[in-house]
Amino acid sequence: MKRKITLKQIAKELDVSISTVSKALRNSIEISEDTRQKIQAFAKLYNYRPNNIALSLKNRKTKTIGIIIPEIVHHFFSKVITGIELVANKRGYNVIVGLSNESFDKEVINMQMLANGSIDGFILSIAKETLQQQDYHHFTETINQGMPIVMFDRVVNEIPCDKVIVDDVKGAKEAVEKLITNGCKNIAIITTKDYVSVGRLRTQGYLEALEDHKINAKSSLILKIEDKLMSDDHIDKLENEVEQLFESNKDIDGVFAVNELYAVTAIKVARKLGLKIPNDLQVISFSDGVLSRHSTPSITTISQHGQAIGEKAANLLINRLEAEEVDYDDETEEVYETVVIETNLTERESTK
Amino acid sequence: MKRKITLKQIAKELDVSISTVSKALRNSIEISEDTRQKIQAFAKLYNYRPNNIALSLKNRKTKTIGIIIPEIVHHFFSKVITGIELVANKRGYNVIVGLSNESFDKEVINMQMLANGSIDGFILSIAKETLQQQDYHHFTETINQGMPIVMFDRVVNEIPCDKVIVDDVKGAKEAVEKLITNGCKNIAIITTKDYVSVGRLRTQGYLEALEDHKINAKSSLILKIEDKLMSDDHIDKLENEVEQLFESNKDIDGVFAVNELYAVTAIKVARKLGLKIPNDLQVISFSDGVLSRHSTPSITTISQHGQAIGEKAANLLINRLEAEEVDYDDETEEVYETVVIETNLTERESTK
DNA sequence: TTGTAAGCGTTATCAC
DNA sequence: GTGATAACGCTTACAA
Repeated sequence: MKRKITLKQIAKELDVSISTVSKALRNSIEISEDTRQKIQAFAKLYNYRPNNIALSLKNRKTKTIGIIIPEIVHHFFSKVITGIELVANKRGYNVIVGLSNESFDKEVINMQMLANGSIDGFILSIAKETLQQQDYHHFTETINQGMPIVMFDRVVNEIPCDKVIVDDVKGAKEAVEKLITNGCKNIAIITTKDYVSVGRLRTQGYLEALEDHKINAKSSLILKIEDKLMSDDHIDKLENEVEQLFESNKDIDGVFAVNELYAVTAIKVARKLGLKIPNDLQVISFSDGVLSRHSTPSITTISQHGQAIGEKAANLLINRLEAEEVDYDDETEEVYETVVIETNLTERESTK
Repeated sequence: MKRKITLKQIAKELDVSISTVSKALRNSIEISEDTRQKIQAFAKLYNYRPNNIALSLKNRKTKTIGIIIPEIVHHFFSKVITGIELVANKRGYNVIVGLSNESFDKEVINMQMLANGSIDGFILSIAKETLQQQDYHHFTETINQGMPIVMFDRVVNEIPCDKVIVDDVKGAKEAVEKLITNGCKNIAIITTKDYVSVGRLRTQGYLEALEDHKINAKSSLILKIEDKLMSDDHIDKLENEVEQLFESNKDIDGVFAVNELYAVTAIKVARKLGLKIPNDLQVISFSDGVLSRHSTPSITTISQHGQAIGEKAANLLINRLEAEEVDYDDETEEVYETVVIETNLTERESTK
């Protein structure tokens, strides 16, 4: 078992100085053709690779990006990671992942672990608990320490950083308009509590669409789910709530769900109650994943393009990281970007 | 914007030496109560945290685990990551993720990027392309350099490392036996090409189950899919192949699918052909995710417990990492463990 | 009780 | 053309 070889060892073996080896390997013209060749050959033989950690310490940058997301077992988030990883790798960065599990404490701890030198910047989506408590000091702190953050999907305006979001209001509006156009008269929405920004905005889009078409919103048709994490218990609870919704509103003929799981649940419950889809009930969902595509009936969706979001976020972050190097942290007023990724409607079997 | 504070700065501010600061912060009894208090207060005020990179360099270990998986947009793999992250965090480790995208080259490059000091060990599942080419030099090399690897799910025996697998043969057998017990006479299998070990083993389990029940296996009932990555094109192709299978074997009354997607596809195609589930056709799938649980009909599965696999893999790796510290790399014959995680049958609507 | 110095692996500056 | 030295931030013998 040969341990990884270092400059020092090469230097000793070849009886030259460390700096000579370093220069030779970086092809410095300072070094004679001869020694260069010799050193490079030796290094190749022993499969020398510079130690990343040493480089990170020296350069005060790690070339790695920290990702903090609420959970990873979720198509949207894993798509985003795929996108981030794609451009990160292309641009020479690694990706280190922390999961907050929707918990404020875990989010804080994870960020602290990574912020102490392990990474150059964050890409993150905020935990529900954090959104609820509205305690964002850990974000402002890391930003104040000069570590840039890019937020995506679940963002909060007051934090000065780049953001990548989808136009939730517009997407929701489009979905509901589709239902209206398709003849739905009593459209329910299954959404999250308002402190989750995407839920709130999609609810807003729903309301706006109704208003635009002079339809009165009925509060009984608006079901706001309290969901922390989707455990089995929560799923049972979800089903009950949805069943309640249908039972007390027999005339529902359209459902707009803010995520796939809600949509699938709505369909399941509706079927149990004997409703035919899409004839008796049409369903559209905001979505990110396989569920809508592969379930039967497949579900018409407003798709979020998670991978595109990830790619954009990574590019924003890396651009900022590499820009910092140039302008010697002068006190120019930093200006942050909020990029909106377009959604689009994919029609499948759950609508007419 | 205050940059992260260092020992050096604290030392200067308080007019003591760096080592005094270091010791004071680590609560060394060498330092007088007085200065200790003073230094700790100051450090707290400025929110001092030791720089991870410097620690990694000093300690020659990073306390981070490298994960290399084929893809992340996949419930099984993201569950595994969840499991790894859970125990890694609990034991003070971080997790850095690289995706091979099923490509040999990306797997090699990703491992090289990480092996140069960024991590202490790997947890990985082998890319299909690598399995196909049977080129495992990158694994043996990193192991030879003293960096431990734990493989899971897609493993290869000749590599000396710990492994975490499910008992694919047994699980498959159980699935097929269930179908037989439920009265199926013509059971088809939808599996992968044989170079994917899990596919091969599950196929083997299928064959064994048939044999045990004195049923002759028919090659026309064995559909081996060539899948690299599930792009849209591949999915269309998959549907065609499955349709072919049903068309040319009208008497199929049971399907054992080695993964969810194949199962969902089988159901979709079967319905298109007018088959009722589970009356005309029963389906069981190896599985990892939401699809089987939330699709309609929900699918009876052999579940893989991805999270448990991840937890076990992380524990094996960290145990090995922390054991190494003790036995001063003496040449004791290393002995590696292969842990088998039990599967279990979850009955849902796709079987009687 | 406090400080000095070496070392982790690298690169950059400057001297020879 | 080559080498010594300092520095990145930290810990830890060893001195003082």
